[in-house]
Amino acid sequence: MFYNLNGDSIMGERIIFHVDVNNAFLSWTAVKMLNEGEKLDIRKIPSVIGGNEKDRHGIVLAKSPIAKKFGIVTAETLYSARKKCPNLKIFPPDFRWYYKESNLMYKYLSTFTPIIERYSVDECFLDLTGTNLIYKDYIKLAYEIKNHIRDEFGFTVNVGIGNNKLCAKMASDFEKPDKVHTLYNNEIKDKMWGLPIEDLFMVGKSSSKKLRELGISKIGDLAVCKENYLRKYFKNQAVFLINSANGIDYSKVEPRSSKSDSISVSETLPYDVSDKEKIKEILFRQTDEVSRALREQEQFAKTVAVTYKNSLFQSYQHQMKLSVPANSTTDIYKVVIQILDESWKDDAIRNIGVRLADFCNNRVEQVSIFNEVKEKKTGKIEEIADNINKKYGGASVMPASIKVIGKMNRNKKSN
DNA sequence: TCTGGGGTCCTAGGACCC
DNA sequence: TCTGGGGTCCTAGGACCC
Repeated sequence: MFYNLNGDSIMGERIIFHVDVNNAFLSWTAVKMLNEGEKLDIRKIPSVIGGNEKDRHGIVLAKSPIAKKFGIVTAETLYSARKKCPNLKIFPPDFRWYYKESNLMYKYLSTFTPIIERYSVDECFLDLTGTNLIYKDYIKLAYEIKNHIRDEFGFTVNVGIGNNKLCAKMASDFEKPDKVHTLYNNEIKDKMWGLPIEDLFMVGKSSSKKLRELGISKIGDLAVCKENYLRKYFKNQAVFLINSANGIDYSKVEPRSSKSDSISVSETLPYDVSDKEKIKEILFRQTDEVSRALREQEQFAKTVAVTYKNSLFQSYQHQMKLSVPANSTTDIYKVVIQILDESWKDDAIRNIGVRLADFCNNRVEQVSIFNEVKEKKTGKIEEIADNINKKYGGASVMPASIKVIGKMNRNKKSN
């Protein structure tokens, strides 16, 4: 594709599809249950996918259309959801299954264009610009895609068509489920300006509150807002907001590599923990998990961070830059413990996590011969463990200390 | 039986250097 | 003998997404 300096295609308007799975987690669980011989389709009853309340994971991850009618929203507590709808049925998530279904869809969508971006587990952008000789009628194509997914895979999607990613995404959000919508540049005023400001992509709770205080309640209000005026309240974000409201977006559909810019794990603990030794055990397990993922993408991290959320729901985090990029569990764990010592406020921890960032491919370093030899050895041991784990799945081999912790956790649970 | 988990991006402010 | 100013790097915190 050819673009001018503004990013516009010089071959005319771009054609972007956004494919969005309707109530993804719930639909996929429904498909799984039906496959297993279950007669009931949980999409047709008041139901949600939710975490385990005993482990303090009790929030709504996805909801059925009927549950939505009861006012249930994603991320609210199951406790509150049940109050809104007493005979609500709650089903546990199955993330492995979700990835399988997601891959199925991605593989199918990839047959239409190589310029495809997997935006999340249940959303893809397709750039079909310049394919008009092959596809001729894009609306017809969208229906074909939508119907194929429904009939062959058993779940429904919305397809949004626009001249850029923003409009395609806004379009797929219009009416659900199992629908095709367009939001071409010449339809922006009619189809988008009347919508509440909250519906605009990237306008969340905080921005919408500020905008409403300024008397901007519809997307159309924002679209005609003066940049200088809005800049006083939103700084550089002002231009972005006004552009979005006008359906202007130059970002490209970018096929993402399997490598991410950061890797993190965090977990809400079944009970608050203020015992430092216990915290260290958890951090060790988490460090091993993220560093293994980092080694899998054959990279090294320059930044290590520990994140906390205490019993009062206050979050904080502390990070450290490494002089030598690392990817071994042992090296990273040393830093994690240093961070813990410097940053933990001795408060009762509800949620804790480890994050790795600032990746590089090479380990440029100047170390003494002694250190180098030592580190190579650690690297070798971990490489062997990684290979075994890859072969036999899961964490067949891990440092003895982690196994002990795993055992302790199991004991705790059965108590 | 209150409030998950994995990401990306931006900004303010401090430290440090010239 | 009253405190410049620009650039860079780094961190904490926050907003937003699914």
